Amino acid sequence: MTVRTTRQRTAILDALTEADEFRSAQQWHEAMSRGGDRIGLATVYRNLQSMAEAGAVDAVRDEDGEVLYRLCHATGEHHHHLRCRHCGAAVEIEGPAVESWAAKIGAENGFTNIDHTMELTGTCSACAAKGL
Amino acid sequence: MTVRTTRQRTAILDALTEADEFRSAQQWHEAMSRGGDRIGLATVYRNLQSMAEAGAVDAVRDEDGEVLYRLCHATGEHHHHLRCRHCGAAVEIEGPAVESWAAKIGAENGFTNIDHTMELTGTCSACAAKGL
DNA sequence: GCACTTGACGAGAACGATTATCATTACTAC
DNA sequence: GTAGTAATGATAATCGTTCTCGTCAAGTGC
Ligand SMILES: [Mn+2]
Ligand SMILES: [Mn+2]
Ligand SMILES: [Zn+2]
Ligand SMILES: [Zn+2]
Repeated sequence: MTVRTTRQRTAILDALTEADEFRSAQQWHEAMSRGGDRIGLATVYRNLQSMAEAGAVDAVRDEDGEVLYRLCHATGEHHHHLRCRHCGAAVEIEGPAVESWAAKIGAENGFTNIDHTMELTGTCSACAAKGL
Repeated sequence: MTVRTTRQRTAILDALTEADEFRSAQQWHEAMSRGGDRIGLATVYRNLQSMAEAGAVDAVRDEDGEVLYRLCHATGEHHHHLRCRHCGAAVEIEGPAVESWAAKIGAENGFTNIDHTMELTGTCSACAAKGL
């Protein structure tokens, strides 16, 4: 009686599964609406956020500050992404070397409770082939 | 006669120099106004952005998506930051190991034109001493 | 110093992503 | 089936940031 399985939540998961790319909440909403799903924009925002908190969805910020969501494929907890700036395709990245480096840098400077964000952006081979 | 030295631009540089912390455009504007400077908010935004483009100022995004600015102290071009989440104090970081790691990861996955962002956040020793 | 050109300023409107409202709907447990 | 309540969605509101455009003043040439 806490998390209910609604038609909308299922539809969002379907959409995320079909298009395996990073997209904004508005883009997901638009794609779903175009695909015939009747769903409110606020519902898309709410579910993507709760899914992200639950770890089922990854959320990153693009250079314009907008939040992009994609179904998470990683097994472990903490990881990063290499994302195509053109199509949103992405690869899950683990960087143990970076993790330890960040911790060391923090300690060296007297900082505690170190946290970090890292995002790699590039042009995927498919988009490069299209001349993007 | 392209870049003019205005009273406002000078005041912003003074403010940035006095308070060596990452702050939002609105925070800088508020601090300056409180300090007696008469300056428009749009002017603060414009100058911080142009200074950031020129490399004199660093701009990062906090977890809420707001952009924070601080005078840049780095000598080289590309670098990162270790920032205190409480007071905005920050240290300029160089990470050659991370740079090459990012390039390698990109190549391994068939991505080209790799770019990356990385921000370290923590609690500085001063704020830790205050129990924050 | 003085007039001129035009970059820069700033008050306020506009923008746009995201969040809050709250009446209504529809899962779920029993 | 029904009650209880989580979830929805149309809409308004929020808020950081950007745009407008009339006014101002920094730089320039004399
Ligand atoms: Mn992931
Ligand atoms: Mn810097
Ligand atoms: Zn691509
Ligand atoms: Zn601090």
